[in-house]
Amino acid sequence: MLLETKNSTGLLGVSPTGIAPTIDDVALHASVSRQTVSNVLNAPDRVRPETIQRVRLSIDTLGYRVNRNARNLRTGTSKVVAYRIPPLAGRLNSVMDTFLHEMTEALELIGYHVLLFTSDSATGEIDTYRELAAQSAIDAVIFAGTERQDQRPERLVASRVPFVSFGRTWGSLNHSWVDVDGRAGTRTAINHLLASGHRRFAWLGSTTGSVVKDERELGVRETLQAAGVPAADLHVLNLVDEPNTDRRLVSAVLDLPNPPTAFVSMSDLQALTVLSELDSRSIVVGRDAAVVGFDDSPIAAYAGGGLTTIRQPITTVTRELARLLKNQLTDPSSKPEGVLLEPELIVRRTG
Amino acid sequence: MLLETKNSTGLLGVSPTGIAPTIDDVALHASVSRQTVSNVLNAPDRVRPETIQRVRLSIDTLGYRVNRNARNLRTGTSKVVAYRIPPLAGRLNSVMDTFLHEMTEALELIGYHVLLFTSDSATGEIDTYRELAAQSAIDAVIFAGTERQDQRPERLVASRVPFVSFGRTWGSLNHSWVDVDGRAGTRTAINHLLASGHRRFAWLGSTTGSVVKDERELGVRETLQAAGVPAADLHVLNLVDEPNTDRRLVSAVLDLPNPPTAFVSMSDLQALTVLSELDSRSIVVGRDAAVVGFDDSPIAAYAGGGLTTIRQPITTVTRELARLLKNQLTDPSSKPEGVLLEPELIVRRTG
DNA sequence: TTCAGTAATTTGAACGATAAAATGGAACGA
DNA sequence: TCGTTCCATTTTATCGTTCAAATTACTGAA
Repeated sequence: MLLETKNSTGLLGVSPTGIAPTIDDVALHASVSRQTVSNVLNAPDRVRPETIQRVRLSIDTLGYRVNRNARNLRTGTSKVVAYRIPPLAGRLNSVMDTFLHEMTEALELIGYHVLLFTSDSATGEIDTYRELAAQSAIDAVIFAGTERQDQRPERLVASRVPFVSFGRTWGSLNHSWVDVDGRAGTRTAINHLLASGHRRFAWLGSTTGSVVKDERELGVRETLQAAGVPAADLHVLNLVDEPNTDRRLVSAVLDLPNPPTAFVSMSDLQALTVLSELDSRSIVVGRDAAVVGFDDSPIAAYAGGGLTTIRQPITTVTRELARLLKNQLTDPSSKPEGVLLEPELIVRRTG
Repeated sequence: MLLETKNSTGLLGVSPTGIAPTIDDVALHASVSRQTVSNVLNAPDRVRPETIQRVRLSIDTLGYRVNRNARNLRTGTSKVVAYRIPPLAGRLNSVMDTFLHEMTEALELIGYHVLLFTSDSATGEIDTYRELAAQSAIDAVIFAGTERQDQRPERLVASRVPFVSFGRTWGSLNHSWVDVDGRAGTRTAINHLLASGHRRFAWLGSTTGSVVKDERELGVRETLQAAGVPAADLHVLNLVDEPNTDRRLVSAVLDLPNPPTAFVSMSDLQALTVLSELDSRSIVVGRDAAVVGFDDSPIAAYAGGGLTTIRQPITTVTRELARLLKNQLTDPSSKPEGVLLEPELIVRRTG
């Protein structure tokens, strides 16, 4: 029987000196070996029930908590996932904020934590992932906002850093991702507006040519085409995320001889600009015009008496991401998997 | 000279097997002892310049990165700070999102990372702090949204977990904090509105009786009183963060015989409700009425052609928090410090 | 040339945990 | 009775780093 210890204070109960008890202290207190204590925590099936109970009691009495650094060092794992908190850039990015919260929660359920970092450039981002992984500070990476020519999957695979992404990458590389089908989202919105009798449309995208935008725009175009709406009756506006400019762009479309009556936009914030312009022209939204936003951010419930919008199922997104990540980290033979989720049209006053 | 190593692959350059090089590999490669490599990284002044150069070269050649878990275990520190990501609760909480981003950045500058976690209850929050600290997964805690009877400072001190807070706690306990003087903020706003000729006011707070709200309301009251505005000309509205209810409350005030012309609110979102009500009554904001928000969230730039609002200096807040935290962690004799910062009135179209 | 004093480097131990192998007993069938 | 199997537990080795102490190398003065 092991009766020596490195740290023992010779005291029962929580040491008043503030020195944290170690596994050796627990072993001594419970009159078992260090390894048995470890087994109680990590493989209780190997230990006799009464021994477990005795060790548990000692753990509680001493207030023992496993030292993560020691465990991590030995096991070569950290149970931490890196996430790059996206630059503010003045934008209202409520989906990403919700995502971060839900992701943190979903990862906690599988025993992981989120470690944040910032970085401006894409190269800096990947370097940081590699750096943190090389330091074994993280086990994996989660990233969002994928682009068509996204370098990250390829380079992370090359660096052997496990990852999952919120967003497809449309690349040849096979990796695990979860995405929301924006195309299906706008398709649903357009169908809804068609059913409400609208025949002249406007699509408000952003100038940055992202895949996300392209997909959503595609949903608009294909649905209108299928419904026989002439191409001339779809006005495409590329907003620049600058209040005054955007307002002018919207204003210009409304000044046309036959202005659109139904507006579908990439974000709730853009929808807000439309609402405000319509208001100032005394066009009654919900009756004479319809506006549909995207994301169902908190402002959506307030704007214009309730903004109709396309909600992304973020809770499901994060739960799936956590599942895929766990698969990847625990089962090396697991295959990459892509999950495409349908967004939901939330109908309120404006459409 | 040390010529043995535990991990050496016997290869030059980055091992193709994916096994990360250790400090021993570097030592072997540079023909120095393990400790010298460590000194190059942690105390270069103890090493001869040419030795440094040789070791650095080996580090680069092998692609060595220090193993954080091993370092943390040995030094008893993790260079990680815990932050509880606040519950969503449907609210638009853009200040807290900005705060998190800036905090991450500010901490990176002093060599720390942010570890996220969630928790519903206040007790759960403190337990998690203690748990993470006991596991030596974190060195300290940062929290925000302090309340008058905040338990956290007291309990964290009792648990010997270092911390700083965004927000005063108004308790007797002396600890390090940074806060924004909301009272001064509304004071500035009211003075601005008085100068613009307004004489009848409305203050829009929230029902939750937070200290933050009380302070801001105090700024309104005291400034109006000092200016000789009769108490009857200040209407206090306690909004509930539910669009329809809030709209009705605002509407009721506007239906009064002598309705207020100047509105100051706790958040930009509340200001949005006012703007929308004023719009629907064809009251021209900026001419016949003034609306001032709080926080300068991204919507502020869009709403009503530009919402006048009170901006919190978040960048300074986080920089100061990082400074105070570093003091506390590096210099045990440092005294707690409170920093109170002035917010800034951003004048736009609505006021 | 020697020696003290300092600078540079190395050695040995420790941080706190888990993996893998070894040990001791009880249960069992031959 | 003996060997075998199985279970519970202990022993030994190791993860990769830094600390503290010991050793070696260098410098300059006597």
